[in-house]
Amino acid sequence: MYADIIVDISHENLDKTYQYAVPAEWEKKAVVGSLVKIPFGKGERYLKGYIVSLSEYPKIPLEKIKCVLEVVENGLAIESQLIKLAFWIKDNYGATMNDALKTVIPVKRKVKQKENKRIILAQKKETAVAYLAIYQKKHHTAKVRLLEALLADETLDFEMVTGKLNISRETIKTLEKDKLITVKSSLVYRNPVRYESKDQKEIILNESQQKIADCMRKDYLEGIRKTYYIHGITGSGKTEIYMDIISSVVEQGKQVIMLIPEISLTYQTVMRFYHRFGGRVSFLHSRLSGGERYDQYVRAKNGEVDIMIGPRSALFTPFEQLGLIILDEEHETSYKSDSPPKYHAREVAIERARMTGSSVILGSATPSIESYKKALEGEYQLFHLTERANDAVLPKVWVADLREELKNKNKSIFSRKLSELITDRLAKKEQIMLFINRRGYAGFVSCRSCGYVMKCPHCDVSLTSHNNGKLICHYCGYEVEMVKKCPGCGSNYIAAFGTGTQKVEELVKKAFPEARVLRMDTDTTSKKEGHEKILAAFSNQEGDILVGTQMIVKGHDFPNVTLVGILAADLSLYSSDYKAAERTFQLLTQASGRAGRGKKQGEVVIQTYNPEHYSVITASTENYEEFYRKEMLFRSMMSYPPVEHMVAIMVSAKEETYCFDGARSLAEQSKLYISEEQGKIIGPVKASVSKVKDIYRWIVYIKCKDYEVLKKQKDQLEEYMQKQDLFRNCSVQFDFDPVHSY
DNA sequence: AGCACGCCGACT
DNA sequence: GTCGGCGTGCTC
Repeated sequence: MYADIIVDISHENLDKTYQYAVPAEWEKKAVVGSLVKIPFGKGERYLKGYIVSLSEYPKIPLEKIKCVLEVVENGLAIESQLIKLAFWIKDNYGATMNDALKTVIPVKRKVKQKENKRIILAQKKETAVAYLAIYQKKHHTAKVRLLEALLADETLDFEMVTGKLNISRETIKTLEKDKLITVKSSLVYRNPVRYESKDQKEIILNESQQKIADCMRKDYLEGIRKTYYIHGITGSGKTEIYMDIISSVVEQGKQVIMLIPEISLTYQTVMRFYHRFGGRVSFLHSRLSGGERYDQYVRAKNGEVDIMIGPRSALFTPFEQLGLIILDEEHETSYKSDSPPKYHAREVAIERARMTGSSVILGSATPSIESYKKALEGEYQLFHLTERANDAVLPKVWVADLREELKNKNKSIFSRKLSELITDRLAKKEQIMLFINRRGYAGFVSCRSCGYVMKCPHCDVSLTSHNNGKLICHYCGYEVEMVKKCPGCGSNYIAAFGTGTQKVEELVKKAFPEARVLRMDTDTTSKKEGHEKILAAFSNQEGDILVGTQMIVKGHDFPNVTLVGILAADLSLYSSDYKAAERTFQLLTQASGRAGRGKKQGEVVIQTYNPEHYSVITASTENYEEFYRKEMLFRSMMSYPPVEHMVAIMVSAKEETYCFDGARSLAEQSKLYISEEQGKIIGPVKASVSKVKDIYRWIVYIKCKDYEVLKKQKDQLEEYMQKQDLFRNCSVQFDFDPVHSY
């Protein structure tokens, strides 16, 4: 037996695997993730390593392969645990082990050393000058260079010395041995959050919150580990329950990972946890630099923190004493990775919990259909919170039928009800949030005379018009000036249709000139801290109306917001994938949930062309159960997940013919393995966005009741692809139970 | 990271 | 010639 082993050295040159032979006596113990002792390099040098994969045959000439010396039994080593998890991910979602490893263990970054390692002159200047003379005489050029630099500046950056001065590590080492210099690595961690101590507010749970927390605590103390689901309506105070149970788990000497969608990791959230748990809590977010990120990793590994809060990637925090994983807003699609390995954080969390004997808590006001199904079937223990905390009441919801508005000659983007309420709130000095599911100024640009649509030359999508007079592709960033004449027929009837955030902002300013309007979308928040600034401004009452995309509906708490307007509820309904209704329901519910968080009751206006659609009706009364029933009916009728499982196989290539041929041969190959009773093979079909950045994409879908069959199918197809030359020209990605359409 | 190899100038 | 510093490249 042979094993691919990753050497336990934090250096990028060694960031790959080496194959070793496993002697028969160790074969039983050698599994993926095992810690092994191996000879490495020339001479008597022994290192620790981890088994990353096992195989029957050698990949390189036999004479080069050395033997594993020992398989060390060490169940606790965190690397071993994470490598096992990587293996599970690879196995479950179809990716290379390399990709899986990279998601699980952060890439060792140079940035770390840059900040840490410094070279300091260890002797008096006179001594150094004396040595310098000796070296000059001896023509030790490298030493001379270094000493001269050090005489000018007593401490130097390690990177600068090896790089700019071109001095090898060997030279530095000899000088260090001669006690002329010292190499110091400072252990100062960059802490991303400034700690402000404030009086800790005593948090008192209400009766229903307390009941849930007590139940979970009792289980935990009795050693029962399972997965819980807290389904609590918007504003019901799930976070307080999390905090309560976290403190119990931490008291037991265990560690906690709390996952949240990136977007809701705001200053508010951070401070809440900081005040409760102080320095024992740490945060990961996209704004952290590589070095900061690495520090967090090291701190966690050294047991300096007990609680890690962050997005999907925080799931791989190297806690040795993990006791609990929480996934807040479980329905969020950002929990599913969009690059390989396309894992779902919820499933990986449950697997990591199983491997480490931890519990999992999932929570949301709008559970994903697949999770709720599992909860109802008893796989997760289900709790409900049916009332808002702090005596807040659910908002009053109005559904405005846009077809009626049109009949009544109202061509503005505001229904009469919404305008009326906006005027009312502006008078009362209360705040308003307006939600539109599209950024930019308007939607597509097309010609009314010939129907020509402006498209991105590199992607198969229409360009979005922005009010700086540019047309932008939201897939690749391609930009072009707005055209005056139709490129198709030359007429002047070319114009933008549809409404985006920028246009809404403009129209609001026109209709309500006295209102102060803030806008928040990816265009305004891409700058550093842009996000926080806008939210802070709105929170400080520096604006009356906040216009934005999805990002404004996620978990923000503005007590003075008493009106929420959803301008076009249907936009998400029209997308062609099977999750459209679910997403619409979630969006509407979460958006409505922003209203009336404080003492005053809120109101919500949902504008739609489909007032009778079940996702609109159930969202308007926040009736999740009813929505679930209706949606499950649809899913079982169409054999969509979670009723059946589905894998999307995406074949992409520079040439469309390669792409199509590849997809077709995969579909045909699949038919050989999967019988008609077992599952359905759909396609190949062109992806709905059939070209992105000049790469064409075709899709094959396979639906099947049994997930294992799909996994096996993936393995078989991968084997098949290795043998076919055709697949050298295209790349193939598997996506199990996709959350987006292709 | 650590080690050996090969190059090159300097000293005997 | 030989010795030792210095840069480079490899490690299954």
